[in-house]
Amino acid sequence: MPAISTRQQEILDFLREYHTDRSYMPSIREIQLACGISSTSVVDYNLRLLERDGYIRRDPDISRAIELVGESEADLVEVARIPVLGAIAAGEPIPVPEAGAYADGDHESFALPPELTPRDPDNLYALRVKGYSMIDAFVTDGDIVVLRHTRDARNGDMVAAWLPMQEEATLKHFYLEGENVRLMPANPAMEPIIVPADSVQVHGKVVAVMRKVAA
Amino acid sequence: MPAISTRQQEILDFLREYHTDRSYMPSIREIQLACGISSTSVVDYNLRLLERDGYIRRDPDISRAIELVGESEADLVEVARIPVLGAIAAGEPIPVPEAGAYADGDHESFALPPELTPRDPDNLYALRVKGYSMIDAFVTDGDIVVLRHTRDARNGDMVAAWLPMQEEATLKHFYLEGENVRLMPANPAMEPIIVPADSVQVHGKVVAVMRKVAA
DNA sequence: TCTAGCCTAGAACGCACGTTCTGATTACGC
DNA sequence: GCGTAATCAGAACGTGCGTTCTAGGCTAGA
Repeated sequence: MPAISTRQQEILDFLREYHTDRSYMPSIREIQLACGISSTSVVDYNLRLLERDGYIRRDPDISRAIELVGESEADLVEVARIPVLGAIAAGEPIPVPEAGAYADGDHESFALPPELTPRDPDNLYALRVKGYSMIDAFVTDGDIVVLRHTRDARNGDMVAAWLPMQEEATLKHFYLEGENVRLMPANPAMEPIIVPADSVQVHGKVVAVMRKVAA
Repeated sequence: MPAISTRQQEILDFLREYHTDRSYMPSIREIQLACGISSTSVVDYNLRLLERDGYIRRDPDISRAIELVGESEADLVEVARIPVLGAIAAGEPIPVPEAGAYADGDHESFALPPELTPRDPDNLYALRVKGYSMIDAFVTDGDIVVLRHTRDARNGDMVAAWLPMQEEATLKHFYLEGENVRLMPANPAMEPIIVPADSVQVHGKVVAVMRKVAA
């Protein structure tokens, strides 16, 4: 970006300041007044240069249609807020989302970036992984797993399941085979678990996994 | 908040839609046209009600001075935009960020949620993982690894390293021990690699890992 | 049926505001 | 010096745009 004159810098600063106060942009005459410029044509001239150099964008003939390009405005992203309902660990039952738990502020929440958000962002919740029992799903201690609450999984889905007989929580690929359910580790080197279908509680489908690596 | 009529809902939706496209608000006549309303006074009337009920704020006599209060504005979160520079695979050299690659729009970018963002969000970039060679770091094919570009790692850091002799890229914990570097898999069951310090190129520290699980 | 309240029409008013035209002033290279 | 380009002044023009006034269709309750 080319360098800009002090007057252009002054205008740019005023645009930012004005926009943070109100949520719209000043008119040409307001810029003129604030920056002590004698003529609207001078404002227009300098805005024209700022647009040419890529600092702002303007729509002709439209009031207050100035847009600051780049800047922090572009880094605002709409994200889905997901409640962290608790922890998932090998030997502990999986926390179950009560009705209305998705939107309330009772739980710590987590912002899921749009790239990881499914098309339908409803019924999502997150669990913090405790322990190292799910490394066969490439998931380790401290990870956040994002789940969609559903009881009917389709074959191939990665699900969070609770096995009441074994008293074990696990993350596995789900395959219904007649009377039985085959739970396949994501890591093909590990052995599958095959249990009767009525002794598996599917708590949700895994949608995403996130990990913050300790610095 | 009181309930609103379908016409008011329509206007509200249009305001949101218009504002995401451009960064300013529509004029009364644009609302009139878009919502198929026959008179500007009807638009004004409904805007007046919307303001009374707290859905919007308006500044009198000022063009396009409509402000959406609360609402989706609230789940706009400031996130760090991170460029995805390429892929990291076992047998391929690791893409290196050129100067100025962080802010430009040349690459696909990724929004890192604030919970995963380090205190200092500079010099971050992301790589898409290809293949299954890094499962010992709990990272699998398709994952996104977020890296901080740095050449000096501290002991214990998880780093992305390129071993020119072996022609291998890997994610390991870094330990400098005299002349040698010990690269420890995150999975303690795996064996460490010990190589001379001058035959390791550290490309960056791993900051976060994200995975979208196939539906 | 009458009336009151809510919503919708259509048109006109008048200032706000982007644009443009003509000159003046300054800055800079030769 | 002189000439060209960049910047600034002032004023006028045309329209964008919020506002307002009057009035006509609804629905519901007396």
